[in-house]
Amino acid sequence: MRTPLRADGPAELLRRRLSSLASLADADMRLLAGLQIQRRAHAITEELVGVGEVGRSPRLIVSGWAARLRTLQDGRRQIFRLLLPGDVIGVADRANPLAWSSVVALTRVETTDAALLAQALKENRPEHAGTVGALLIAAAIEDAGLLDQIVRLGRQTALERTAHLLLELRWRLGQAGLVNGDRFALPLTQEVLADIVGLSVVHVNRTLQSLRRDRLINIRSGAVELLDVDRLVAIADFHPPRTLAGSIEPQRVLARTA
Amino acid sequence: MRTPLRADGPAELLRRRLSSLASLADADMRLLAGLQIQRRAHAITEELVGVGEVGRSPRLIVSGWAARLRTLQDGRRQIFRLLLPGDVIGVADRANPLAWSSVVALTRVETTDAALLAQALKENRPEHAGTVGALLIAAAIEDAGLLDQIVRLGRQTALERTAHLLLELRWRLGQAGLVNGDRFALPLTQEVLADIVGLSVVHVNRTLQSLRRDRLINIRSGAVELLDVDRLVAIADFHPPRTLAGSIEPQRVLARTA
DNA sequence: CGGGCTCTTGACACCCATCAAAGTTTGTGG
DNA sequence: CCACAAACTTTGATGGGTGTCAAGAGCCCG
Repeated sequence: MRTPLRADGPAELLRRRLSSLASLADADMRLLAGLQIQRRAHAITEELVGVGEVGRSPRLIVSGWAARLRTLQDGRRQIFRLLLPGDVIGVADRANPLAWSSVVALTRVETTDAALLAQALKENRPEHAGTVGALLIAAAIEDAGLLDQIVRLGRQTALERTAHLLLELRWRLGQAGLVNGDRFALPLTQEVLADIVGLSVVHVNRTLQSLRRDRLINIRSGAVELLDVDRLVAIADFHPPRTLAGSIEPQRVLARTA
Repeated sequence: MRTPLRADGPAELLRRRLSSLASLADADMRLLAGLQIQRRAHAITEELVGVGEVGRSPRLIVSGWAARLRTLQDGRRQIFRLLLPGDVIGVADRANPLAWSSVVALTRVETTDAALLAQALKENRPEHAGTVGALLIAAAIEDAGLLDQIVRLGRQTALERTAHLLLELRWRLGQAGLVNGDRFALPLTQEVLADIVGLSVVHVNRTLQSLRRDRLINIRSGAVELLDVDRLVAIADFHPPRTLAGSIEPQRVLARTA
């Protein structure tokens, strides 16, 4: 229980995630196996990417959680997106030194160098078609997540936002093989949750208790269980990214890359 | 005063916008001149892109305003981003049929075929380096705008959100040459404004009046004037995309494209 | 064992939503 | 060009959802 979030290894983790997005060939596997090197540990609250920073080497999160966020002058904080094991930083980005955001470790985080992935994307070799396709889909899902976040913050109540966030996490962690039944680790303080869903800490607390009272979730020290996914989905108007391997033909994805 | 938003022409409009993002060569100009064709008019409320739709041909907005938005089951609406003259639809998108959003005309809108731009981006010829670079920067700015929107909705008050939106519009319209001093057209109902800033119509109305009372803005039937930009910036914590032609070396942008 | 986070709870205030209705502007057809 | 309808804006009254402040309880870690 020392490092509850540790996954088996970078290659395994990424293999699980990417193969849920596109089918991977042997060459893809060999590519992913090359990701063992250059591992690095980051302490909690460490800044993985500073505001306005460019050109730091791309990295893959092996274990731990981080967040892409912005802080206002007066200290108010808004988290744009959580970064989970299997997520990648700076791989499929556009040239966007413009997006004033930073990446901060929310727990202890272990990353590994992901230059190989960025390179694969750039070279776009046919034998790595699976990897490239999957990375592009992952990027598209990331974009969709930002839109979800906008809807949550703009038009949903505290209860809806919270339910929606939990469902999103269940889905994303599920892709990385980090969900057991409907239980998963949630190594976030309520203050962090508040900075995601745009509420105060106190109200996050009350919202979680309301969900607990209604037997929708079970939450305790670093882990959650979703007790009634259907009702949560109804509450949150949740739609998972429609991407379950094959719903998009790899050809189309590649065509757009060329 | 029949069509207050009409700009001089697609080529002129784009030239102004793109040349504020990167320097354009003669070949770029010739490319942009080819955009006259295939013009089309869209009635107000017409859906330019349906939810989940893919592969419609890319278009450039020549005149009028549109919005990328999502509607919840129960009718609540959230606008992700306004699309203004000089904005482009479906040009620099990733493969993202995943982002469940649609594009709707908020006024009468005139578009023109932008396949040439998408093609230039794909081919990435050296002689069109300016166009390609500018389109990429525009896409990055678009991304940054989504992050701004998240901060607005998650962590800012009604007053701050509204001020921020007006400043964003001033900046974006300025790029397209559609701002006079600090006056610009704002052909939106308060209901639409509400769907952008995540408030009720009534409260948008009160917020605008508060801004007017404080002599920060002057707003009347389809147009606004920002009376005190500095104070508005202070209220909204507004930071324009740091992209004023040259702040980013074209080389870097291109390097990332290759 | 103590000190600091984090979580929890209560009281209270305020921002914003909702409901309702009156003005005002816009658009349209006669 | 007028008249009317529809859409939009404005205003008031009221209520509810969240924020803020404060204090206590639980927990983790040194």
